[in-house]
Amino acid sequence: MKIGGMALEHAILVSLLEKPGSGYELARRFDRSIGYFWTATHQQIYRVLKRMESDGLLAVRGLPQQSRPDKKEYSVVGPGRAALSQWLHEPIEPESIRHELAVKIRGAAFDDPSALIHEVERHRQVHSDRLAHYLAGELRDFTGPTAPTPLDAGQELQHVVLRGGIAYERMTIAWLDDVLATLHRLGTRHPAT
Amino acid sequence: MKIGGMALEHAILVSLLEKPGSGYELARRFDRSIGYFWTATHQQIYRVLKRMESDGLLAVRGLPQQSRPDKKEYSVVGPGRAALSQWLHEPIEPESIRHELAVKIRGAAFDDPSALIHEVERHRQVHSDRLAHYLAGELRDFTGPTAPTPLDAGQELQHVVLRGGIAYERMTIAWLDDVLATLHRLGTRHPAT
DNA sequence: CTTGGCTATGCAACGAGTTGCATATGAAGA
DNA sequence: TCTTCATATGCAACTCGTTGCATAGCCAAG
Repeated sequence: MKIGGMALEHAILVSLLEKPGSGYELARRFDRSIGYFWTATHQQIYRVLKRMESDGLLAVRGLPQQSRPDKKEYSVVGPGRAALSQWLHEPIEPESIRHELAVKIRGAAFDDPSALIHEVERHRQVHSDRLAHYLAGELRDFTGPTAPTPLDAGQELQHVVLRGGIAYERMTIAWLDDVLATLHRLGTRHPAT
Repeated sequence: MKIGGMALEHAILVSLLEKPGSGYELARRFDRSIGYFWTATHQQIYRVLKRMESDGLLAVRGLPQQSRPDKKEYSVVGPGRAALSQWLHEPIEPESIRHELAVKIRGAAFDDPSALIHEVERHRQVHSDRLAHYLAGELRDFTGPTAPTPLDAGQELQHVVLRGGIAYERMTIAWLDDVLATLHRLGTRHPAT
């Protein structure tokens, strides 16, 4: 029994408690919603689901479907809920950042900095799209006229996490603008060694 | 030859181009400076350094020391510089976030949300300390009276990366305050189901 | 009618990253 | 004197995560 790591297990427990589903459905949730803060491929998810089921954290229900392969619907059972509860009471390490683009920017000093401009603009576009997507989701689920009022505890917590995503994207876009301005400034000076 | 991944190799190339050094020294740099945006343990670094040397990207120089184990000073040679240059011209995937605390916050809906308050406060403290550390570094190296003027291209790029770290920490602290306010609000309502 | 996309699950191989342990020496402090 | 800290490198075992591939049927577009 490891105590560190295993974060995917916990993300799956949370997602299945919010709503039971199959591996395939989980993989799609990890492309939206909870996937904004934790990513996983379907292979990883299937592998972990199998392990969690054999560890007694999850129950499976085979759903035969017409004209489709069978679906295996997973749901959290007692020990799974207990495992989540225990994890919630353990401290976790504050995130260590892994920012590949930042490494590239520092590396640009040993090449042509202005060659990075297109790459940075592309990243800016991706983050701008993500922000628009988050804001649309916020309006739909939490702040718009179709949102439930009042929000229950689960919805309040989902909303504050989404606000974190929104703040992250806004901050990133502003920083990438700063990076672009810096790269342009360097481009108008003497070229790199 | 893989094209994706291998990000640690590139971080090492950048760091060794900024200044040659041993595995041990690199490990310390990955606890400061470049490590703010890419982390690695000493085992990982030693392993990758050995591979990069046998791939001809790095050169080693054995430095016998008195009263200490020998130091192996690595430096980037031609093919290493070329590999970095090639990587700089390839597109990379925009970062996918891995925010364990966000998963915990959503999970708190299935437990007692107010039990998370101490954990969130602890994280806030860590980010607050990091911010202070970054600001001190900025003053020392870039904006204070002891900083070189004008900055060269490499220093400008290091500075803009550091500004990214500062913006990230400020954003995170503000968000954690939002999380704390939300948890307190939920605590004063009816307890969780 | 063929190509591609969507649902649905899975294996195999590899690379990335972590944890525990081991070794060796000198210097500083309890 | 004994312990701990800092320098300096490394092996072994493990888990985590990615990539490529395979299967299988249905549906829609060209």
